[in-house]
Amino acid sequence: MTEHRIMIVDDHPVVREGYRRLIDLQPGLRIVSEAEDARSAYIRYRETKPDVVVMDVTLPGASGIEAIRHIRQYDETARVVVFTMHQGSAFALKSVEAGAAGYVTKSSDPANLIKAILGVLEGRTVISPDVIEAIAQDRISGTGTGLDELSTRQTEILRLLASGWPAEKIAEALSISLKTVRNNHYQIKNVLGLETDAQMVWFALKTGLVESSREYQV
Amino acid sequence: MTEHRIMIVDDHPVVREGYRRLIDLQPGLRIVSEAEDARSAYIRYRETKPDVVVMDVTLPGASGIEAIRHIRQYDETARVVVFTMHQGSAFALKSVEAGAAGYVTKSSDPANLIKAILGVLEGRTVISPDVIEAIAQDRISGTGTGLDELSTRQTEILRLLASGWPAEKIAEALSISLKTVRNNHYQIKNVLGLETDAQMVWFALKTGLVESSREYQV
DNA sequence: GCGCATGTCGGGCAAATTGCCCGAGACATG
DNA sequence: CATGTCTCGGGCAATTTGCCCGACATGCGC
Repeated sequence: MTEHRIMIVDDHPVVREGYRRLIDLQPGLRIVSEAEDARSAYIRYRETKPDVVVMDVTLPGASGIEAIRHIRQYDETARVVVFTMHQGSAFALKSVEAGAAGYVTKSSDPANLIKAILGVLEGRTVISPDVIEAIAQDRISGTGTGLDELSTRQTEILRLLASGWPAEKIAEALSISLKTVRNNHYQIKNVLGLETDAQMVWFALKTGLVESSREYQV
Repeated sequence: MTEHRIMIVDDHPVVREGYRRLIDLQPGLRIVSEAEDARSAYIRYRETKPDVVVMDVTLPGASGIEAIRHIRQYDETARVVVFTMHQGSAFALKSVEAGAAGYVTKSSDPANLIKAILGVLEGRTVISPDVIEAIAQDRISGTGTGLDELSTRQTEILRLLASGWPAEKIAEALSISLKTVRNNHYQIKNVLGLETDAQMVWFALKTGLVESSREYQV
């Protein structure tokens, strides 16, 4: 029986331990590498070439979505399962758009993560039931949150801005010019019809882009 | 050798698995019960009377702090270690105030959790280094939450700013000049040591000046 | 009653940022 | 390959910020 090689990406060590317990004990699956942020995820992917990457989207600095895009750019065939606590549809859609093959929430049964991993290994795209429900919910209530008015890049920048990051840090983290960050900042407010930065934070909270429990700053 | 009985409270199953890997493998420590929200934490505490409770503060419904208070009310001698992703000092101080005997962040080395559990078993109060640093940071840059650094008027203006009101509307509402609102806006950020407006919103949320459930308005 | 601290309100002005427009390169799609 | 969209950033006037200042009102100790 072939053993499938898994890589895990999460910024909390204790959560990584949790993955170990779930995945390593599963016959046929083995964790071969870990990463705690988007940048090292990319580096370790290239080093270890895992069969499946299990990734949290909420990472310090660049988001998991950014990481997915980066990895898929390097390896078209990379299989990524997003495993996060965000139950809203916004992240799920962005993730799949970025090339994720699976999306499972941390609050669902852990067995779902294993199922998702096995599923994507078979070439399927797996979305956990509660997220599908959230997506369906959006569908019936029309245009969704308004988040779909934004491009992926803008969503990413919005997340950082709303988290309290100064424009300079964002430019640095995303390797783009300060001016571009500012232009996006303006465009985001413009597109969403927001007047102040504070309203932007509320918008991000409402859509689940950022969480009220999450700490701001680096 | 006595075996110490541990209870864990966290809303994410995978994180609970992580605790198992850390705690169960530790000689002398054994997990005897689990809970996934504040209410069941209280019930299970009464059922199993663990020696130490390891608890996340961010739970669905009532917060972990609420749960600590509830448990300590029932059992004065209960020992609770808070284990969370919040690195800021606000939650830590509130937790200790509510009766927590330990406070460790999820982003710190998992070994710190074990150390904290063993520490509180010996009757000590254990706060992880990064949180102590955050508290010290607060200490040098002002007292308590920081809200007491602001005058009544500034607090009022902060609340409106953080709620998303444009400066013009605030000036109108308070019958002061636009310039004064702007001066205060600047002073508030200055006094609190904040860089961006988004951070200001987070500050207002953290101190309870505005509520995350409340809708912003004009 | 007087001095002094503190809070409130706003003017002034250089430096920085916003608001808005535009163009170029990259990609996907019809 | 023409077209649309996304990304990235330059340019520049208009506005805002950052920081300083002075004028009042209020409260408090002496």
